[in-house]
Amino acid sequence: MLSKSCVYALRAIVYVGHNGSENHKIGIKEIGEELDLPVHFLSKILQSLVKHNILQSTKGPHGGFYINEISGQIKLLRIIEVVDGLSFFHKCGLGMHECSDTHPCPLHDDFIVFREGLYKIFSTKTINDLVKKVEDGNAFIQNLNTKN
Amino acid sequence: MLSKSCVYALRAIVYVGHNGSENHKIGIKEIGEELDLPVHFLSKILQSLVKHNILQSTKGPHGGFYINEISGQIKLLRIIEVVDGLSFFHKCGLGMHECSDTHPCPLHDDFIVFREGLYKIFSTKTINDLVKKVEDGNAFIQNLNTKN
DNA sequence: ATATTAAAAGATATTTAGGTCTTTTTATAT
DNA sequence: ATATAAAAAGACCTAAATATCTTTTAATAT
Repeated sequence: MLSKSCVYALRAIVYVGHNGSENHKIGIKEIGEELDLPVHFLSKILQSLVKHNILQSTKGPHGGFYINEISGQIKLLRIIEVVDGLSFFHKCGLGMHECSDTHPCPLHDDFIVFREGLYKIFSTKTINDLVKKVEDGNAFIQNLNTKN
Repeated sequence: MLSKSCVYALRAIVYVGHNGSENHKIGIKEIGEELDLPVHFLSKILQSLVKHNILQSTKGPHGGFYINEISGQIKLLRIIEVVDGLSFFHKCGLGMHECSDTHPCPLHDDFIVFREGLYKIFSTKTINDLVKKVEDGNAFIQNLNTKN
């Protein structure tokens, strides 16, 4: 559904939101280690988020990633848009060029219910919503059996 | 979500169910042309379905693909299983190794609604259900603007 | 039996996603 | 000013999905 790049982005940004702040920035190495993600690959993804102003970073000593007020309120859908594009939310479940109420594929009616359900979730929830869940102990972004 | 191989498989099998029968078999070329699918690639996919007894075929003159009584009643999920595997229906939406009610990712509750909703559809509907929709003119499997 | 037709099988090519490694840039503390 | 630390950028590499082309096998009609 979402590409690896995209879920890496989401987890990383939530990690940064949870563990960092403007005066305690988080290094890419820490993120990669804590979330079991390939550091350099993740680095590319976060670079792109920074360019799109979804995430903030500074270089040099005590540099790293953080999110400001505004970024925390960004909707998940925006991140998906930047990383994967939004085609999933428009595409036919059976890959037909046109699939609509007037020319539906045999799964159209069933499929759009779920596709639009997801759309709703992603276009409603913000980074901060996820961070809060993690802070309240109601959700996790780190793997359980990270065997060290 | 579903791979191209998988949606090609579904559409092709519905096409065969709709247009063919044991004494009017459908050639791979016709399927590829009518559904705008790459013939040789599709051929591989259908070969695999034949091996798994989801589709029938015979070689030689007047040979081609068809589906028998039993195949028509096969659930869509079975085709997905054979082509893509079922991992999608068990996997975390954020790609975490373990994601369950006791160790949920921040999207867990929302995501399983979607994932299990789809599971229900795919594990309930049969090939024949889709064929019927097409036969009744309530759904289509061919592209609209197939520019010829 | 033979020719023909169509799927099966095999080999190879292309594209995209995912991942690694190295060098460059820039912010900061000294 | 300089050293240092960390992200940014660039160049590759690998694996998987998708696609094409060629050869082989097997049904059928003649």
